[in-house]
Parts: sequence; structure tokens; C-alpha cells
Amino acid sequence: VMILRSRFLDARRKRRNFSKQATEILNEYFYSHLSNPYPSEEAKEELAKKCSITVSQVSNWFGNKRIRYKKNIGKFQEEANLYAAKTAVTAAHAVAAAVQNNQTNSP
Amino acid sequence: LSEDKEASCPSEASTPTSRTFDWMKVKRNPPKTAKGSELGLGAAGGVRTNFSTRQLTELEKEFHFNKYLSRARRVEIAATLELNETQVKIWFQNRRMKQKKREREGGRVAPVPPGCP
DNA sequence: AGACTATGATTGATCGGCGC
DNA sequence: TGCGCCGATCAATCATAGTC
Repeated sequence: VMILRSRFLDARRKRRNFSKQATEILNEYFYSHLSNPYPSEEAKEELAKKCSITVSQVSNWFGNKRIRYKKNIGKFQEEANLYAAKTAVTAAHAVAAAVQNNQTNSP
Repeated sequence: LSEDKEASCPSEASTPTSRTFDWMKVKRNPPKTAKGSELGLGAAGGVRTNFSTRQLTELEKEFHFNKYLSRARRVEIAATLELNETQVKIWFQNRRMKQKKREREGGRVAPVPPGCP
């Protein structure tokens, strides 16, 4: 197998990391759906659009993320808490906004 | 539509985050690539087989001729390339999916890489 | 510069569902 | 009851990008 992996055909493998924000969006979805991180085809399309990447890349990202996450959950603990807190803040803002609406719409 | 809440029965106590959900426990059965008996070679099953360049070239050539294989053709190719009929079948299966994927998102721009040389 | 790690892509093979 | 296929996923690996 030391046989030269004539993968020179995979020149397209010239990988480029996703933008910081794209990774941010993907991680946000992943950790806010940690109980079932399997986005539907529609969700993948939406994420792809937001991240400016292809649906396949979104699939690859989740595939790699799931495997690597369960391979070493501890290694992602910090990251998990970070995004958990982030979504909590977002939720808090939503609640605050809802309250505001309530006060202004139904006095 | 309500979202998925408790998709399963995670393990016992733990922090709100990082509970062990069922998807994290999923384990695939090892490949059963054992060809007949394989007494002589140690290419036993349980391991992902690496197709040689020759095998891939032949399979690719055949694929261009037929996207789908007949039973007879499959037997022929499997014998010629020293692979299981299942491996040949699966290869074509995967190859078709790969083709579909390339067609699906293949029609895009990018023929001109701006600054490179 | 070199070693080590993070990460996107590839791919042989599995899983569940469908049709015959 | 079994087989081939599809679509999604797994899991191991490849090759490169990033960090130290």
C-alpha cells in the first residue's frame, strides 16, 4: 500500500478552510441540535446559503463534525459550552423582544 | 412544528451540555469483505479494501460503457479484477451517486482561477 | 524550517427504506 | 424472503492549512 497513492488526480483536493463566520454558523446549528445534529435537506440548503458554501460541503462538515465529536467528546467540551452560552443569549434576546412587543401591543 | 427535544434516553446525569445521545453511540458493523476463506492472504475482512489503480481504471472504463451492470457482466468484472461481486456492485452504486453529485452541483463557475501562477 | 494539530474532501462499505 | 438500488451516513485516510 506504500504504493504511491496516485491521488495526484485529487489535485482538486486543494482545500481551503471555511470563513470564520461560516464555521460559526455551522457550529451554532450543531450545538443547538446536539441531540440530533442531522440537518434536513432543506436545513442544509439554508445553511449552505448562509455560509456561502455548497450543500455537499455542509454535509461534509456535519459528517466530519459528528464523527470527530463522538470520537473525543471531551475535546469539544469547551466549544460546546461556548455555543450553548451563545444560543442562550440569543434566546434571552428573543424573550426580551417578545416582552417588549407584549407591552407595546397589548397594554 | 415542534423540534426534537428528547430524541432518546441519554446516559445518566451530566452537565446540560454534552450529554451522550444515541447518535454518539452508533457503531457500524465491520466490513465483511472476507472473500470466501482467504486462507492464504492476510487481506482478511473487517478492513476497508484499497482498490489498486488497475482495478479502479477498469471499473471506471466499464462505468463509461454502462452505468448499470448486468449480473453476468458483474461476475465477469469481479473475476477479472479479483474482487467480490458485492464489491463491484457497491463500487458501481457509489460511482453512480458520485456522478449524480457532480452533475447536481457541477454546473457552476470557476473555470478561471483569478490569481494563481 | 519542521513537527504536530485542525480540517475539508474522498471513498469502500453499512443502514434503513422502497420496489419488485 | 431475497436482491439491487437510492440516499444518507459512517469511518478511516489523504493532503493541505494553520499553529507553535
